[in-house]
Amino acid sequence: MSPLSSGLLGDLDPTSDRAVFRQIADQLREAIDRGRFREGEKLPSEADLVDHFGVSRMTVRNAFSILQGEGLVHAEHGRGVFVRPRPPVRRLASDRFARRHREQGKSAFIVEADAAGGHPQVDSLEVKEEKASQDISTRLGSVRRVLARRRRYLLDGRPVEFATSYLPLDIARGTPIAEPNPGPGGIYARLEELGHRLDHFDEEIRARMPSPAEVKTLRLAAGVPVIHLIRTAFDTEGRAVEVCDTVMAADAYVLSYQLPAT
Amino acid sequence: MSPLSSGLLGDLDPTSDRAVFRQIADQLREAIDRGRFREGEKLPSEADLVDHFGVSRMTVRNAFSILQGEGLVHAEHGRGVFVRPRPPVRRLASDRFARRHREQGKSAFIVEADAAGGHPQVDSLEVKEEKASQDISTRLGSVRRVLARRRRYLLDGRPVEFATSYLPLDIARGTPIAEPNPGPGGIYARLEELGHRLDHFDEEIRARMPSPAEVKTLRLAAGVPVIHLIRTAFDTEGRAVEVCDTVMAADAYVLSYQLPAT
DNA sequence: CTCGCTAACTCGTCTATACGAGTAAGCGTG
DNA sequence: CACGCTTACTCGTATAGACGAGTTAGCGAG
Repeated sequence: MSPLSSGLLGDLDPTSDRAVFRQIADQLREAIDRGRFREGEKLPSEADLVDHFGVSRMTVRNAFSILQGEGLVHAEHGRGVFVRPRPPVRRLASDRFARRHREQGKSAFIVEADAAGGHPQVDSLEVKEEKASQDISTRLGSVRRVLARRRRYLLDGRPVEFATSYLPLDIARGTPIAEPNPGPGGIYARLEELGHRLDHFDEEIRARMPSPAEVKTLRLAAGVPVIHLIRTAFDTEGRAVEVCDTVMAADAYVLSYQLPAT
Repeated sequence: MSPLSSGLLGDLDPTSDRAVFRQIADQLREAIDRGRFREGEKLPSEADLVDHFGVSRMTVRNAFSILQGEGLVHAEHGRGVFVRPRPPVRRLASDRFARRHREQGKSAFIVEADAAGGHPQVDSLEVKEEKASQDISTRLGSVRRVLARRRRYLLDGRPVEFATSYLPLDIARGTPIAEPNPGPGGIYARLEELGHRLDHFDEEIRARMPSPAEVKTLRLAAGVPVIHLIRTAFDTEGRAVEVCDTVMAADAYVLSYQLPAT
């Protein structure tokens, strides 16, 4: 169809050491960065680029695959290759677990979603007792079995986060925490009602590429990393009362913390 | 050479809908996960896999490229494809800017490196005055020009982090902060000496795939995301006195924070 | 023994071709 | 007009071959 309107892309440099497919990727990247192609806009088709640069299709595909790995573009079978739109991000503020939110009967996710003006949703709920992994056991202080609460969070229909909470059985068994819906304020509110007044949380943050399973549950596009957050909740007696393991789509989040300078 | 000792990898399922190169990637991934190939170990060569599975080379390369995108393996020209070793991580504790560290004359990076038992190094130092970007200007409270301090941090010879600090000129100009080496305790110690007693820091954390420039300066392997951290330092008068923009190799870091439950 | 070259093996780049499958627009039939 | 089919265009998968370039081990000359 469109013979690739001239001017958008330049020529190759045959004298360059740089591989042809990298040169093509460079040109496309620069064009995107300069706004010549806007978010969501369709890039020239493989066939267009084959004609324009006079290279084989595999070379063009290699170029696209670089940009895909960088998270800049995504291909849609039968439609074309598009500049990946940057989805609105959810900001996780450091006061998201403040007691005042729990006392208003809101869970942390709902608090955040409301603030962002989005439509929150929770699915894939699973609550069951299971054997603690080595890591979880260590974090909770040598417990063998735990109550695991798994759930997936969606914002405006898009899965953005998958989380599992682990609690020692002696705390959680037979309480509302072991119910699919623990009630207003979430499990932290229940923990406090059970006498475990919360003192502080430790959070560990990593970033990495997702496993295939994570790509599936979070419907991640190519070139989107995940943020892996492990939070441990401590009560005022210094006991670890919960560990929450969360995997978030990195393109959907900005985490925000406040540190004292003392 | 090695005809791929039988048993390590299975056969393809011709009846499966799953693409052949994905099946091969699945098998290799599973073998790695199960420890059949250990960290740093060489995987079967492309030629081995071509023979073993009876497919073309491009199909095998496609499989490898998936695993590379997942950060599981890395290829070395002329040597082979290897299971990517997980480098030791630097843990950034939430007390890393505590005044007691500054008072001991140590900068945050050195404090951390010492704790990890590694050999810290700083290079690519650049200190100059420049025009503030829109974002930096906003964060610093509408300043036009800033002092920018750029530096790269290495641990045991490996670049792990690239950081730029921006300070308002009225604070930094003509002080030790504008020198390449600001002296013991780093610029935060100098800021306090200049009467800007630090109150708290705001940190914003994102994760994404690196730009080509970032791949180069951090010598990143394929499939390694970066953690992008933007820290704003506030003095006791509520003024933003510094913004530090940091890009970290995600496979080299675990960030750690402590949140109050109140 | 040491040094340098060679040969074999490795991944990197590129071409050419083929067929499959998802999408979308247009045309023709009812 | 409404529906369904055809068709053209898109990316996905796969084959076969070629040459280049980095690495390594071993062989042979000195």
